[in-house]
Amino acid sequence: MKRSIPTKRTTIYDLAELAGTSASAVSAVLSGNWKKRRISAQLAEKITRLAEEQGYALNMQASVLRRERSKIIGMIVPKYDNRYFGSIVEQFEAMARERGLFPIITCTRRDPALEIEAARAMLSYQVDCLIATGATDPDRIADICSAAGVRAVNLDLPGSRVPSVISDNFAGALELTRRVLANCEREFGEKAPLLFVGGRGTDHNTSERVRGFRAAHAEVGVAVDETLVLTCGYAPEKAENAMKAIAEKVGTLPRGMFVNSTISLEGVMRWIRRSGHYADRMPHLGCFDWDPFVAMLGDHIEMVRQDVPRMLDAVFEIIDSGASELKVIQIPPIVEQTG
Amino acid sequence: MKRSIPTKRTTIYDLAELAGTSASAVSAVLSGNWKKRRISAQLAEKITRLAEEQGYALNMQASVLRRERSKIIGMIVPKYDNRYFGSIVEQFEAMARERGLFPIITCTRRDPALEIEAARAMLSYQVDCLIATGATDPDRIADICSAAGVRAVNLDLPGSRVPSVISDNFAGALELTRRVLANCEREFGEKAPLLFVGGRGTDHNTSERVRGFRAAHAEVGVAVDETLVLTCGYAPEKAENAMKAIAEKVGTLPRGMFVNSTISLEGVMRWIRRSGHYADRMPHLGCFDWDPFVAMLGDHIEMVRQDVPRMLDAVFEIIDSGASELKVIQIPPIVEQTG
DNA sequence: CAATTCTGCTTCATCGATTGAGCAAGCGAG
DNA sequence: CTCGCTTGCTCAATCGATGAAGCAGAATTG
Repeated sequence: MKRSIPTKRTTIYDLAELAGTSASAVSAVLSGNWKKRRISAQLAEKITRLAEEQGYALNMQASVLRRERSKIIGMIVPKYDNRYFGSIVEQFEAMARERGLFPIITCTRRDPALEIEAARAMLSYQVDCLIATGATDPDRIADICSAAGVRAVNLDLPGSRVPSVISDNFAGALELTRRVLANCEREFGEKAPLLFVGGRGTDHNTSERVRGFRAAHAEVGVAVDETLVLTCGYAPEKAENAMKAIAEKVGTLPRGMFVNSTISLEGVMRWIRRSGHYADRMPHLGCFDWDPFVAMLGDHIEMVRQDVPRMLDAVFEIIDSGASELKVIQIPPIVEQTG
Repeated sequence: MKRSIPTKRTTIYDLAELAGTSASAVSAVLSGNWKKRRISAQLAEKITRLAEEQGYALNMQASVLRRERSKIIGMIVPKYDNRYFGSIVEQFEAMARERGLFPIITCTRRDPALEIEAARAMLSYQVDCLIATGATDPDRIADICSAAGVRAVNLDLPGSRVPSVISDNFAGALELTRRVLANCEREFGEKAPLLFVGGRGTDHNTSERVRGFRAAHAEVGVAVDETLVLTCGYAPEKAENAMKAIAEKVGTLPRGMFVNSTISLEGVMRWIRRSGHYADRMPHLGCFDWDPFVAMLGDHIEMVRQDVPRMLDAVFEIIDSGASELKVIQIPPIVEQTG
């Protein structure tokens, strides 16, 4: 039976009338604290049954309006196009639900203006807490939250106003670079500086990874070639263009490189195939981030996988404990087995 | 200046007091229909300025409670671990925002119970419309929505209660199978039935793809080997186990196969590498779904990419037009160039 | 048997925004 | 000068759920 006029939703008043009781009794029963409110088990059962029969669903807007806390938790995330952010979002949702929180997520496409707009929208929806993942300006978001009295946590990229949970980018990049350098030396018998490509020079993660990159070079006594550090942005096209430009500039490229995220790797690989530059022999690659198909691309690629479960455990520990000491928690990433 | 007591949020009443006017004037100004409500430009400007200064943010819970429509649009999605669903979600968010709608998304991890729970939760938050993407039981969701007077649309997997937008799975699978058959014949000089692996035998997409698979075999006069149709589920582990089992059972596997989604391909590739079964020569693969790194895995893989932009255009056309004729819109997928 | 406590409810204000109805002042027409 | 219209607002009800306060009647106590 279809109605063109949208079926009016059942409210606690409807149920109250049907049960011959008051709305507040219905509310008490359905919100589970009928013992506290001294409602008889008999009436409780009757109301519960009626609610079931009538297909009653709580109006959260009304409920949240009245309550002190909304139990809504927000997250902003840059993209959904890679395994890293995908697993962050999936895990976040699961953990939020476990805690009886309602997760809302917004993808900002790495657009700073959209980030701010999204944060404001979430505050309008009365989130109790906001996780800013990979935000370009985490402090701006933290300020907006603070003005509204809402807790915030940074994930992936750190800020200076609220606690942050990030990967240990330095350690991960150090180890990754070591491996690529070793692979190159093993195969080509020479110690030579690697190429670094991808990421934004201004973001904390990229600069820490560059630091790890430098440290690994220093360990083996190789000087980093500064013209080969290409922090051109994350997008595949940007990485592709950067490769093209550097190849034109320097003629011969190193036999090993550090790629800052799978998404940049996409562009790098595309360039390699299109240009035919490494047609004789594939270079040794190190990719900061993991993807199952990248792992199958060959034994010339090393990967570092960020430890998403541990990162989100840390995030929720901060949230659950209500802690707000200004600290940056660094989670060691996992160096993947090759092959 | 940090306060332990959360800063009380500014309301229209606060602004009214500051402006020496009434809350209703403030509401009229801030909701943009002050002309209709005959508020002077002068007062409007004053209120706007004050709102700015005080960092006023609308309380959506209150606003939605009062309004007829919430302008919230929900989507449930099975997973975030592949490009297909990732781009669906990203595009959905962007298109929703373009229309002044607030998107909320929930990932159900292919769990039927969670699907229902998620749908109910969204209704509690008063969504105006719900998109059920890849739902195991779309009709159940449609019924729940219908009871609440909420519009629903199916995406990716069709249902029988509300309009659906899906890929033309038959055509896509037909073309994909043709190509794999042709590739096999070219390389091995023989016409032989392919293996089909991945997906659920009960879902519409998988059965349509199997139908396309059969049709392509029929075209070249090859009989499908029924023991080689393995609709074992989507998860990588399931595909991996299915491969293992069939290899043990039949000894030698076909030199070509149809893999139903990148996520199943992950398991298939893993098995191929671990078992060493195709160590001499990689089989020709056809993958229903696209991934940039899969495309780089070699020239032995053909892919079909579902046309997400067109699919979402169709979804929003249904939503925008308010149409609710019971139809299934099939969008042709894109056969990717190999190499 | 009166006083007190306990049980099982109901009443009502409240959360913040929206909106139909209404009111007072100003202004022009007759 | 008065009637009627316009302008520019205010009032108050409303959305649905919540919970403090309160109120009968039953049960217990001294």
